[in-house]
Amino acid sequence: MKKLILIDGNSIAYRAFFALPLLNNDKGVYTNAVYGFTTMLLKIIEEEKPTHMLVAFDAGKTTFRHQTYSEYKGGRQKTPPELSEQFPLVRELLDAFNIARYEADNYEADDIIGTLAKQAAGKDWEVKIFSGDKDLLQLVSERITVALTKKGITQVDYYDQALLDEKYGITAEQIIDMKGLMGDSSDNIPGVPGIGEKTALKLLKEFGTVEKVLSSIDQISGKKMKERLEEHKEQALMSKELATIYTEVPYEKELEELRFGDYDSKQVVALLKELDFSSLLAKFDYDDPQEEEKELAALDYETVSQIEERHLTSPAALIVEVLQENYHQAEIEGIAISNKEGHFFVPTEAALQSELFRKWAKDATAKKWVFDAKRTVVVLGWRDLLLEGIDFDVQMASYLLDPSLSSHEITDVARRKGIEDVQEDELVYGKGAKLKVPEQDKLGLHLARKAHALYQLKPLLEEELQKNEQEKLYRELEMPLSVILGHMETTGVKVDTEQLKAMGEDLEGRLQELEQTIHQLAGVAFNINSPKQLGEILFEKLGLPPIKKTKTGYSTSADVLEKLAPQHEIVEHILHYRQLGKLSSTYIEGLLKVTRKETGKVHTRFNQALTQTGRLSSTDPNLQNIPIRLEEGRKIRKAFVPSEQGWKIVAADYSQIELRVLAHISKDDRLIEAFRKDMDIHTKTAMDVFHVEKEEVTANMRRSAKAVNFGIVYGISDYGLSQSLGITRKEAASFIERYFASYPKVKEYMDTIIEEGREKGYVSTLLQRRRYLPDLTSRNFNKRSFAERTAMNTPIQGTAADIIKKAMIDMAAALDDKKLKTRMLLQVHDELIFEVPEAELDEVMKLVPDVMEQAMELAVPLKADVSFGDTWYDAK
DNA sequence: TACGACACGC
DNA sequence: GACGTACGTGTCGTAC
Repeated sequence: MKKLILIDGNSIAYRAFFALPLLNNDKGVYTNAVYGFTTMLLKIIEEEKPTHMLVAFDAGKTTFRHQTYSEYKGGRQKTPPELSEQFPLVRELLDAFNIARYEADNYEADDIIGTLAKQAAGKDWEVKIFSGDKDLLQLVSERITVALTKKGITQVDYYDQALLDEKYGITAEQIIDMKGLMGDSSDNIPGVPGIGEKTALKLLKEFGTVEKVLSSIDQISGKKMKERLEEHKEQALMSKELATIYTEVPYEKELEELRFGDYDSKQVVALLKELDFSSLLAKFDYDDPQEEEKELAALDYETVSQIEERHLTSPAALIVEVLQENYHQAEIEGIAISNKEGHFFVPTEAALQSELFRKWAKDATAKKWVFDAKRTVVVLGWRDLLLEGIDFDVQMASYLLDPSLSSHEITDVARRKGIEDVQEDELVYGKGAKLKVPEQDKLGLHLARKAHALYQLKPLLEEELQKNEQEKLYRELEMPLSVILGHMETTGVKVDTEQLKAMGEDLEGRLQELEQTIHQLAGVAFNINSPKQLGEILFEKLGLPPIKKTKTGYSTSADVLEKLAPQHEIVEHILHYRQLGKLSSTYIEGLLKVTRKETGKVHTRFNQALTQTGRLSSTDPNLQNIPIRLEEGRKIRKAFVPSEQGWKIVAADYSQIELRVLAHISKDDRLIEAFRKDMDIHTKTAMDVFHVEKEEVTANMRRSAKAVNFGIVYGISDYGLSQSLGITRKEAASFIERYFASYPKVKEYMDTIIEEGREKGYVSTLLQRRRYLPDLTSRNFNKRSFAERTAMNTPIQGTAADIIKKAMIDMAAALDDKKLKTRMLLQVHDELIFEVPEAELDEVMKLVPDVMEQAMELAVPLKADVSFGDTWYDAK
C-alpha cells in the first residue's frame, strides 16, 4: 500500500531549534534546527518506510486568513535570525534526499498538508502527518494519523481516532470547534475569553459544535458564561473559521510525483559531512548501491614498466600501497608517483628492482611527499630499501592540525580540502574476508589518484601548519620521530617464548583448579568468563546483593567483587581467576600469537597519529600495557629479553614528569620549590593539603595526596577522585579545594586555561600541539565539565608527551653520534627501554638519563631514573 | 561482524 | 540537583 508522509516543515524546524542547544559547525553556521530536522527525517524514513513524502512550508507573511482577521498571528515573536538562516539548509537537505517540498502564497503549511492528506486518503493511501501543531488533529481520520511532537524532537504521539477520543473525548471535526471556543494564543486567535480547554471540551461534549453551543446559550448554566458567549458570538465563529484548515489549496501536480526513495546518497553524505553531522552520518546507510557506482573524474596516468628520470623528480608524491593493516613484512601491492610530469603507476617489482628507483629513494635531497611516513619507511625497510628525504607526511599534518578528526585517511583528508576524486580504499578493495586486489588497471588508477591527491594536498596542509605555528612541531619533532619509531618497530623486541610457554602451562593448571573450586562453591558448572552467567550465579543463585548495574545486567567488575568478597568465599576465587585468566589469554597466548617464529621477536606498531593528547599508542602487540602492578603479572616481563647474547635491558623513566610540567606551566612557587628540592611529591602534597609536618604525614594522608595528584594529572572529577579513594563526592571536592588553596597558582592556571580554551577554541602544549574543545561552551553540564577537565589536563599530558618525544630524538642522535650499538626498543609514555651491549652499559646508564633530563628546559629540573637487568623484569 | 564488559598500563 | 565522568588496546562472550 502507498504511504504518504507529510511534514510541517516550519513547525518541526521551530521545535528542533528550541529543543536543542545552539550548535554550530566548524564554519560557524548554526545547525541545531537542521540537525534536529535531520534526526527526525532519518527516523521517519527508517521507521515509516514511506513510499511518498512531502514537506510543506509557510510561504509569505500574509494568508487568506488575514483578510478574515487582520490580527491573525499578530504579536508573534520574530523568528530569530539564528533559525531563519537555517531554513535554506533544511531545503538543501530535502533536495539532497529528493523529497518534495511545497509552499504556496496565501496559504499556510497546514492548508497544503490538509489538501494533500485529503486527496491521498481519498485514494485509500495511508497518510501520516508530522507536526508540533495541534490544529492538524482536525485532519485525523481512518486513513490519516497525526504524529505530534511531545518532548524533544523525535518523541511523538500518534493520534488516530481512538487516541483523540481518549485524550479529548471529541472527534477530529470538533477540533475546530474547540479552537473556536478556546482560541489559540500562539496564532492570536481570540476564541471566547474565559473559556479554556476544559470548558470548551465540556460544552462540545454536550452540544457538539460552536454553532449549536451558540444557539443553545439559554441551556447553559452559569450567568458569566452565558454573558461571555453572547458577547463573543461573532468572535467564536470567526475563530472557528480561522482554525479550519483549508483543503482546496491549488496543487497542480499528481500525488504520484511525491514518490520518495530515488535519491543520490552521495549528495546526502556530502551534505551531512558539510554540516558536521558525523553522528548522523554513522546512522545513514552508506552502503547504498548508488553510492558505489558514482563515477569519479577521469585521471590520465601512465603504467610504467621501466623507471626513468622523469618519474623521479623532486618533489614527488609517493604511494607505497600495502593492504594489510599490519605493515611489518607485508606485501606491497603497487607503487605510484605523482609529480609535475604526471601520474605514474609502477608495479612493485618494476620499482624495487630498478637501480634508479633505489638511488632516488635513498637520496635525501630528493623530496618525497607521502601518506604515513613510518608505514612507508618500514615497508620498504623490510625489503632492504632505504627511504630518505621524506619532506611531507599528509597523515601526520592532518593529525597535528586537528587530532580529534576521526579519520586521517587520505580520502577523508582530501575530501576536507575539496578534492573529491579519490576512491575509498574500502570501495576498491572490499573489507574483511572479501578483501582483494582488483585487476591492474583498476589498482593503477586508484593508486595514481591517491598520489595525485597527495601532490595537491601538501601545499594546502603545509600552509595551515604555518598558520598555526605548528611547522616546528611538525618538522623538528614528529617527522624525525616517525623515522625513529619506524626503526624501533623494525628492530623489534626479543621474546623468550619458552619462558612464556612455561608460565602459560603453570597458569593453565592453576586456572583449572580455580575453576573447579568456583564451580563447587557455586554448586553448578558455568562459564566464569561470562559476566551474564557469573551475575546470575552471584546475585540470583547465591543471593549476594547487586552493587552496580550495567546496561545489560549486573555489574561484576573488580570493584564490585571486592566489596562482595567478605560475604562469600567464592568471590576471591573469582577475582583470582580473572587475574590469571587475563594474564593467560592476553599476555601469554596473545603475545605468543604475534611473536615471529623465525626470529622470536615481536614488532609492535606505534600509532603516532591517534591520541588526542599527543601520546603514542601501541598495537599488535600493545607493549605499553604489560603488567607491572601485581607481582604475578609483572613476571611476564621476564619474557622480554635482549636479542643478543650478553646484552642487557636498560629502562629509564621520568619521575613525576606531568607534575613537573604542571609546576612549570603554572609557575606555582611551592610546587617549583618542591621539585627543585627533589622532594617526595606525594608526601609534600600531603603536608601542604593537611597542614602537617613531614613526620606527621600518615600512610593514609600520602595515599590521598597521591590520588589527588593523580587526578590533577589525568583530569578526573571529584566523582572520579571519590571513587578511587572510596570517599564521598563532597569529601573529594573538599580535597580538591584544599589542594588549590595550597597551590594557588595551579588554581589560577586551571582557570586561565579554560578561559583561553573558550576564547581560542583550543588549548596547546608547550610545543604548540593543539586540541580543539568546542564543548567548553556547551550548555550541557556534562559535556562542558568534561571539556574543562580536558582543557586543564591536555597541556600537561601533551607537554609531557612532547618532552619524551624530544628525548627520543636526542637519544637516537646521541647513539648515532657516539656510534653506539645500543638500540632503543620501546616507549611507554614516560619511559624508554633499550637493549645494550655489556660493553656500553656504563656509558648508556649515564647517557640515557642525561639526555632525558636535558630534553627540555623547564622551570624545574626533569628527573629520570634508570636501571638495567637481564630482562625487562629485572630492569627495575 | 559488532558491541559491551572487563582488565591491563600510564 | 542531575548528569556520568582520563586515554588507550586486547580478550572474551553474546547478539546479530
